[in-house]
Amino acid sequence: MAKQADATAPRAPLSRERVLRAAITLADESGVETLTMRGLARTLGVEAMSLYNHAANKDDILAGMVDAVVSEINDAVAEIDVPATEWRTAMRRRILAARAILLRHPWAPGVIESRTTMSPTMLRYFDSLIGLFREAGFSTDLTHHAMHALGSRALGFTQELYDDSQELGPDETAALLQQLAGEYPNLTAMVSEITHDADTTLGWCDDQFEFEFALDLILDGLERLRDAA
Amino acid sequence: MAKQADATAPRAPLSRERVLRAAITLADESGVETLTMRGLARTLGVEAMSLYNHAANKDDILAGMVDAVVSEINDAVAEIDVPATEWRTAMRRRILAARAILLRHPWAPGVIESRTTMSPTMLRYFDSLIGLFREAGFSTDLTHHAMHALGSRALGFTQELYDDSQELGPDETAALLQQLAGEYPNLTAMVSEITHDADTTLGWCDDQFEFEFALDLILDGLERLRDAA
DNA sequence: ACCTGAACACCGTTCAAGT
DNA sequence: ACCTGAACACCGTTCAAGT
Repeated sequence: MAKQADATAPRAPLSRERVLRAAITLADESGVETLTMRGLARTLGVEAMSLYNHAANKDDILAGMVDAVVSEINDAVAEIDVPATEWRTAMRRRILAARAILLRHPWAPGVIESRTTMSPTMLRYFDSLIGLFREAGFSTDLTHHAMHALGSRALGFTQELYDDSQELGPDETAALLQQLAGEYPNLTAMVSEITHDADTTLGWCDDQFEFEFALDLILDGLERLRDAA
Repeated sequence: MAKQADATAPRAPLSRERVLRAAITLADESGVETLTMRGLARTLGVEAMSLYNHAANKDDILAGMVDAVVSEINDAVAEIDVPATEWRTAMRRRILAARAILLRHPWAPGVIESRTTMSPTMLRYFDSLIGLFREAGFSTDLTHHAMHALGSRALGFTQELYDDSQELGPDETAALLQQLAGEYPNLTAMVSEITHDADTTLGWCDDQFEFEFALDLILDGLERLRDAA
């Protein structure tokens, strides 16, 4: 039935590029857990087994997807020009640029963490950060520790431990807090005090602010250690 | 064939407790990716479907496993007695105790991160950390930011981005570094300098040291912010 | 109340067959 | 060289049947 344009307009031939692009779009829109070989093939108008002509297996596809996203990051970082003297702002800009891109690919953090080997593009990104530290006068050792301390934050993400996406209304929030006050007194006190000052729902964490807060905390500490040496 | 003790010694009856314990042992030993309902049932000498009498589904089992591990952490933390005045050492001891337990359950970090809702035991643990901050004179706001800045580190883990478990010999290391020096000059320079000073393999990162380094960096920063207020 | 066997609706992947 | 259909070896889970 979907065979209008067949011989005359041969549907763009499959390629690794096209497979990966489709996989990323699909994961962006409906989550990586719904990314199946059969489903991916369907969006490409092809049978599942055809994918194996352009990727070794599903793992290879996931690797390619990560690689594409990190390439995006490398491209964005390449366009940032901050005088080499201002390492702090240069570092900040790069990491926040990475974060901005990862926010558009919510599946990426999980997939990145689940992979054991680092892709060449990832190595390239980290190499650039290391270069920035070294130029800024950080010792080799301190640079090494700095990279570990940043961890996944260097790539612009931290896996949150809880999900505050299920926003509760102010009434529900108040009721829930009251109910939990006995068991978790400190937590409920903190939440109610903060939500009282800000808006009145439970969706009370500004992820961007918290990310930058922790990032600055770490960069401050590293700078201090560098200057103390 | 494995039916020696049947009627007289009725194999301890199944229970949620027993299912979870078996699941944890199995995941500890062979990884969570090999934890299947059928496999878990086999180790319990039962059919897969019997498990559904004691757990709603596999997700419920994973939730129970996390809960058991965090309970272990809560128990360990409860035994730490540090004078309330020394918040730094108290915080450090708790978090490192959590880490020690998670090291025995390598699957736990991944499962914890993949869950969206926080279990009561987890809330209890975080409640205690929040209490520690508050008693130490941290404002509500700063305490909130502190918990975010610690993130999963509060529970004793950070998901590493690469796997240095595949240790290379010194010759292989040297060869690999030489080969990669062109593409990743800063990275290879750092690695070769550090491995030269320490042992000569590529398994060159002391995870415990790096964990404590980053933890202290964050705690230092937080203390400074508290005192600046 | 608890356990079981067969079955269902999915996976990723192999293989021989098509063009 | 690329695509396909049928099949295989797995999943988690449902359901009717056993005791």
